[in-house]
Amino acid sequence: MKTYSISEVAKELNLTVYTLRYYDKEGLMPFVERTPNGNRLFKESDISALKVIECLKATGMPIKEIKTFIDWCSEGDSTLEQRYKMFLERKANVEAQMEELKKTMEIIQHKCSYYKTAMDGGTEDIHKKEKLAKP
Amino acid sequence: MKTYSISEVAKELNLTVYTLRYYDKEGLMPFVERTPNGNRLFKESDISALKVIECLKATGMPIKEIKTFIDWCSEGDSTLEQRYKMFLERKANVEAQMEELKKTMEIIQHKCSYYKTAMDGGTEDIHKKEKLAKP
DNA sequence: TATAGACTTCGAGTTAACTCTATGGTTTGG
DNA sequence: CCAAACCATAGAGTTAACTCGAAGTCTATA
Repeated sequence: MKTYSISEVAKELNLTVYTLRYYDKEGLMPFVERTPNGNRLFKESDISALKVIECLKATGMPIKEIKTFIDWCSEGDSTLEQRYKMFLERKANVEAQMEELKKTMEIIQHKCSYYKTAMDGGTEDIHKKEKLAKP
Repeated sequence: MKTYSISEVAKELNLTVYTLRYYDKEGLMPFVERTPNGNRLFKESDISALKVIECLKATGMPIKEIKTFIDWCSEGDSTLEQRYKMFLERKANVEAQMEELKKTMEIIQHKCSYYKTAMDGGTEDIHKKEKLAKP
């Protein structure tokens, strides 16, 4: 079975070796084995697990909470419900983030056209004047 | 014209007074006036500007870059193009974030059903066994 | 008039998530 | 056989974005 060194994994996941070692220090990678002289030896499944960790990070989950999840994984089937609930919560969280981003996007688009008009008119005053109908 | 104290603005924008003062310290609020004895006096337009700042923050823009934008605003019409470009970049950035979130969501949903099945089956092994057809 | 409850500044402290430095152990090619 | 290029650890340093404490000012009310 193919294995990988820390720098290979770092390259594959677009992380630095520092970051990977930091994750390990924080307890996110208890599954990674070592060579006799202590080097980390990553299996394909370890890379998959790291991708899940990256996914959880992308949802905004702090590393301490990700560790809790990893601990649950190590504990086995007795924690299946907790893990399921956690993912449901993450899902709700991501949905909320999407909503938030949508609102943000609307404002940004509004600003884009605001500045387009202002630029074309040569001045921002164009927006102030439009609102006051000439008497 | 109605004005607001720092704590009123904090409440309205769901920020703390500490955060508002921090923003001011960082130069994000050069427009906010003061009472004769030094208290900040927020106008409606200041609150609008703060909402734009919050929007930029929501796009993931760091405070130093937001300050650059605020400085451009203070400089007037000569910076209209820069500001327009900045919003276009922000828009692209938010679009990228949305894409990223979508991918994240797919993995999360996948995990939700993975754990649902595992929970119902009482063990995670259900997923490993499915892949190896019985010989 | 004094106490409470706003507000102010300055600067220190906190937290998360890296990021790096120092030091040292293997392995490998010229 | 030794220098380069990996790997390791421990622990210090960095950065962003707050967050707070101390000390002081102002204003309104009992």
